[in-house]
Formats: sequence, structure tokens, C-alpha cells
Amino acid sequence: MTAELAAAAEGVVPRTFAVLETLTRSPEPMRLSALTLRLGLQKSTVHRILAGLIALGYVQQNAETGCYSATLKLWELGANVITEHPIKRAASGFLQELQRVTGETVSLVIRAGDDVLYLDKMISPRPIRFTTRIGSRVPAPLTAGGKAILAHAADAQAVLERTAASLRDKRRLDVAALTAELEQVRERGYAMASYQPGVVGFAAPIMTRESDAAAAISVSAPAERVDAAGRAKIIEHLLSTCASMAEQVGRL
Amino acid sequence: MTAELAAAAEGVVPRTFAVLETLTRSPEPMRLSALTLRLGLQKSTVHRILAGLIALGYVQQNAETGCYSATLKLWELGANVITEHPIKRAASGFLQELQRVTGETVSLVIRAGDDVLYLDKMISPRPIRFTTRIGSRVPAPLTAGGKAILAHAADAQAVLERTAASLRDKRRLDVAALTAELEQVRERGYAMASYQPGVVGFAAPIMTRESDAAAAISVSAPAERVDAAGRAKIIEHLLSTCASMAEQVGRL
DNA sequence: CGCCTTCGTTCCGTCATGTGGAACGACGTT
DNA sequence: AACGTCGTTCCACATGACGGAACGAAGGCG
Repeated sequence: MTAELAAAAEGVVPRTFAVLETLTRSPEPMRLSALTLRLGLQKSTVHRILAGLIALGYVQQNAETGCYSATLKLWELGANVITEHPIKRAASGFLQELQRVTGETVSLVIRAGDDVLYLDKMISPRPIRFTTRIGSRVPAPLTAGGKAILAHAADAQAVLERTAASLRDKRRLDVAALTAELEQVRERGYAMASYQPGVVGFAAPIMTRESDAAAAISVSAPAERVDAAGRAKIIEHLLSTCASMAEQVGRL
Repeated sequence: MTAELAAAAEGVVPRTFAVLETLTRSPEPMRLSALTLRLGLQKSTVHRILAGLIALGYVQQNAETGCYSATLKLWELGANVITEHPIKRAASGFLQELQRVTGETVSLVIRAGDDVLYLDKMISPRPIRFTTRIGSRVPAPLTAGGKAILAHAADAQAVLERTAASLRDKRRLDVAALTAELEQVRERGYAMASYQPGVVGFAAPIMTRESDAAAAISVSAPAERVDAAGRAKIIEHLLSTCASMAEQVGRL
């Protein structure tokens, strides 16, 4: 199961970041041995790197278990880059308003490679638990937001094929069907998906002047809560919100 | 104005993080010369470090201006650590509920040194703009959340004195008055502050079994919107929320 | 128009620093 | 008690970082 992460690039710095990436990906604190195994590095090397990170305050070691984990200082470091992000700044007000009028959970996503990256989210006051987390990635073709963006991307076809190839487990992508669906998305102006069971998502792109999608806003709700009327209302608000935002931002 | 950030610690890794910290603190992308000046390092050294960071994808260089800035990859790195944070996870539901019943902006803060660190925030649907940003720090004695935490901290006095000494500009801290106020906070169970002009904040601590405060939840609202009745209501909801949460979390 | 400053980048000899094997000590297990 | 696993420390070697210097490209000023 441990596919020897080939992060064995030479040099301290790449290895230091490999350590941090491994640590942050792990749900719980990791032992030194687990890290060395995963990274394919010497014990002493990983230990030295960890000691450096602890001295800098980016990693902490549990006194009892000896396990290592990343600290909030690392989170602070990254938090500043998102607050300055132009798209997120511009979207904030629109997201809030859309959340208010629909009463459902709204998200802001951008494309990151073949994935979609959750930049921001405002969750519905109504009782639901969504598992999508800010900062997480999901293959673009699986989500409404991803489809909305891909529908206006030049390399959409390649993304579909790469994703279909990489998704090993159960759900396979029907590339032909998705290609046709993207065409529909382009015509209607919005996309639909049900990435999580029992949850329907609607999304529309934020279009730039270059006629490609800089980002997408999505509205998610429990399937049983959305009837035809509610769906029409959501889509209406969604489209008008994205249109206003596109108008305001102009340039990315 | 550039106080030669003494981040000249030896070694690549500390300097690499010094570069990242400087970059992320800057509101806009920085030139190489600005970085070297701020860091007190050689041009070639900073340039080499930046090249490494670009290769790793943590920094990007604007093709036109040549300016450097941190990428969203750095944000992703940190985002994972906050989603796993026990206090934030535990608080999420309580924050949402408190936001719903009060209709105002609620925040979750923890102590970080002499500062308070904003972990999470759910903003009011009503029209206000708060400038506090998730991931930012504020001297603890200035905020309601900070006072709520300090009221139960063993070294509160030292924090007050250090903060009073470090705050050079206009508003000076009255250490004696604050000491008395912390006593009141301990009795009443909640703290008040007006860190931002025109905004009042109320906060209560999340108490652990060791009788110190692990975190604090605060409710912020425009001063003119809070009359005596609204204030009583906010405080009531705030205290019951914090009590329930303390009961649920038990251990930090 | 040409000189000069400022900036970003590249190069290179020296030397410091990271490297990984090995050895050590501390647990926990069979 | 002997074994395996784990975390930590030590050390000789050579790899990679250091910073001065040199280069080319833009502006700014006289």
C-alpha cells in the first residue's frame, strides 16, 4: 500500500517539503519510521529534517507518542496567500448573497491541473454535513464546478481522458457521454453533478474576457430537498450571480 | 522602515522559509531586490532559493514584471492541517448554530503566544464587512476572545505587560485596568471588547478540565445594532454554546 | 544621445553542510 | 533473557550551498 513516494529528489529543500506534504496529508500524526518508509529516505535524514522543522516551529512532536505533525504555523503561512487571492476576494460577497437567497451550501472552485480546488465554502444553516473541505482537490469531471469550467476549457477532452484513465476504482468515466454533456453545459450555462451520494450540485462558470472559465460557483443540496421549483430557483440565482461577478471582475 | 529581518539563520531551509514568510506577508508580489533587502541576504542566494521554490511549485514568477509570489500550493499545504485540527472540528457545528441563532458574525480563536489566532469565522448574513481574516493574528488583550482566554491563563499578567510594551502606536494598554477587567471576565464568564471601531465583540472561553481556556468563541456586531436586549440574548447563547462545547470536547 | 545606476541572472572556487551508514539506548514482544 | 523495532546520536566523506564577481538588460538623468 505504501507506494514509496518518489520524492527522493536530491537536496534538503525538496525533501523538507516532501516531509511536510506527507505529514499534512496524513489524518493523524506520523511516526518517524512511517515517514522514512513513505519517503524512501534514511532514518537519520528524515530525523534531521524534522529537527529543523521543529526548530522553525512548523512541526511539533508529541511528547508521549513521539509522533510528528505539522503545526498551525504552517497553516498561517498558507492562509495569507488565499486572503490575497483576487478571485476569492472578488467572490466573497457574491457567495454570501447566493448562500442567503438559496439557503443552501455554496462553494467557490478553481481549476488546478485536472482537478478542481475548493477555495471557499459557505455552508447552509440547514442540517446537512458536507464532506468537501476547503483546500481539497477532486477530479474535475466528477463535480458540477469542474464540468462548468471544463465546458469552456480548450483541453477539456484531454482532461476527460486522463481522468478516466486514472480513476481505477468502481465508477468509470464515460468520456463520450461527458463530452456531450459539456456541450449541453455550454448551451445552458450551468452544470449538474452528484459527486457525493444523495447530494446534487449545480454550478456555473465565472467567465473571463478570453472566454474561458476562471472559476466556478456551485450550489449543493440534499437531493430530496430539491424539487423542480427549487431547482429552477437555484439555477436562476446561480446564473445571475455568476454573470454579475464576471461583469465586476473583468480581468482575472 | 525595513528593519532587516534577522532571519539570517544559517542553512538553506531556514532561509527558504524566511523567503516564504516574507512573500506571504506582502500584500503584493515582491521583486528580488526587495526580498534581498528585507532578508539581508545575497542576491544570488535569494535567487537560488526562489528557483528551487518555483521548481517545487510553491512560488510563481510573473512573466511580465518578474515579481515573485507564493502559489495556492502553499495554501493547500496548510489547509490540511487546519481541517484536522481537533478544536476547529469540534467547534464547527457550535459556531454554525450560534451564528444562526444570533444572526451575527461568530469567530473561533485560540491563543498563539501573546496573540490570538483566528481559526474560523462565520459571517453574518446581515450587511457588515469585518476585516478580521482567518489565519490572522491580533494581540490578545485587544480582543474579546483574547481577554476570555487570558482571564484563565496563568501568565496573563506577563502577556499584558509584554503587549503594553510592544504596542508603540497610539492606543496604550492600561495594564491595571485590564487586570481588573480580567477578574470581572472570570466572574461573569464572558469578555467584551471593541477592537475595531464601531464593532462590539463578546467572547467566552472553551474551558478544559485543567481549568484553562483552550480557545474562545466570539460574537461580533456593529455597535449600533446591539441594544441591551440584543446584548443579553447574545451573551446567553454564547455562554450556553461554550458550555455545551466544553462538555463535548472534554479533553483538548 | 550616451552615461550611469539599478536590477535580474549566471558563473565559479571555496568551504560549509547535508548525507547515510553504523552504533547506541530504550521499549515492547514472544 | 534474547530479539525486533524504534528513535536518536555520531562521524568521515563529498555533495551542494555560499557569496563575490561578472554579465546583459532596462530605465533615468544629465
